[in-house]
Amino acid sequence: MANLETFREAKDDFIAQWGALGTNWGISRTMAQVHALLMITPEVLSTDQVMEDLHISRGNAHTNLKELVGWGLVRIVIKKGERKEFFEAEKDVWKIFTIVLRERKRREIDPAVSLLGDCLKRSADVGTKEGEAFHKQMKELSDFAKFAGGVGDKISLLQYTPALKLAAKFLS
Amino acid sequence: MANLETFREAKDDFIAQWGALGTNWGISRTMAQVHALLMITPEVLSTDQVMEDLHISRGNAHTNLKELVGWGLVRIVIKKGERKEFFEAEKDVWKIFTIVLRERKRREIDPAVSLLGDCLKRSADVGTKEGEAFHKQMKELSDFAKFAGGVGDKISLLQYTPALKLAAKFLS
DNA sequence: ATGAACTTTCAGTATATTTTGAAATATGGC
DNA sequence: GCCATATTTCAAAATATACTGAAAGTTCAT
Repeated sequence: MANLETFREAKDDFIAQWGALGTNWGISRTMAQVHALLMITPEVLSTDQVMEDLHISRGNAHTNLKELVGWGLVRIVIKKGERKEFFEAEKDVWKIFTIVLRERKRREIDPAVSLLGDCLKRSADVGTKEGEAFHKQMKELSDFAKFAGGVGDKISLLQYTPALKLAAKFLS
Repeated sequence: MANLETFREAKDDFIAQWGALGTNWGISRTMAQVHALLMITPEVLSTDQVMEDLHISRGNAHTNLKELVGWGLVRIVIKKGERKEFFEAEKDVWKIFTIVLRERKRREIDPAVSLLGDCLKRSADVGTKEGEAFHKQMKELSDFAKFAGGVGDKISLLQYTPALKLAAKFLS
């Protein structure tokens, strides 16, 4: 039975540690913290509120909020009669997941596919032992990278249907 | 029809650019380059050969080779009558993939599961609007993270069978 | 057109990560 | 035990990344 105090602590811990995790995920600590804060806040927040809550500068808050908007993880909300922009996070975990998946594919898989395809072409018919080995490895890496990219694309198009929820039950 | 010159260039490009990609993958440029070099070299290499090929210091070569050994992506080979250690990379792409998948799950998913489970417990029965929202979000993120971890575990146990190769055909 | 409210940019600073190079430690043959 | 060879460690330097704060730019009501 948790009380208000432990809840507040849990909230702060979540933001702090989600930020630390962000590092492992290839995004900056602050971006992950801003995302964490917005995810657990039912109301929309202004840049100033984010600055104050996380103790970060205006420039930093601004840059990261806009980057999150660029990813599609955060939306801009305009309140009637107010000039300020407010921000709200996408809270549906499956949507968050597909957005992150798409971005990671774009940054991690696509450039690899392109590099490998290029090296594959340039190493055709070299006719030495080293050349053969290189070409073979490029072929296998290339095929696999395309496969992985294809899987990513297929997954990110899936809806989070009851069937998927059932699958989740068996796997978690 | 590629000649020896374009092959050599392709090899160098592969190492250089695979290193740059490593950055996006959360490993250091040098580690990715050492891995690239070993992946495309049929023979085993000594620390000195790696140093020379990549123009890096002994300490750097040593640290990264041992880290790759730690991951299981590189094996130590002892030649008869030689005191030096030699190194060879795992070249099977599916094995490489499952090793990387396991490591990423350990670094990216497991800590998140632990954090989320913790926050979930600590936010039970808070009884405010904010508390409710937080608890609900923790529950959904937690369930999803466990699901993702489970999928990762299942995949890393799969063999790269003909059936999987067929699936790859359709998806690539 | 003015000015207040708000957003954006960016040079400089701070922080974090990676690399070097040399010293310390270990190993094996004699 | 001694020497040569090889491995490991780590403090200092180099590099890469992130953050600040203030100035510049934009928007909108009057």
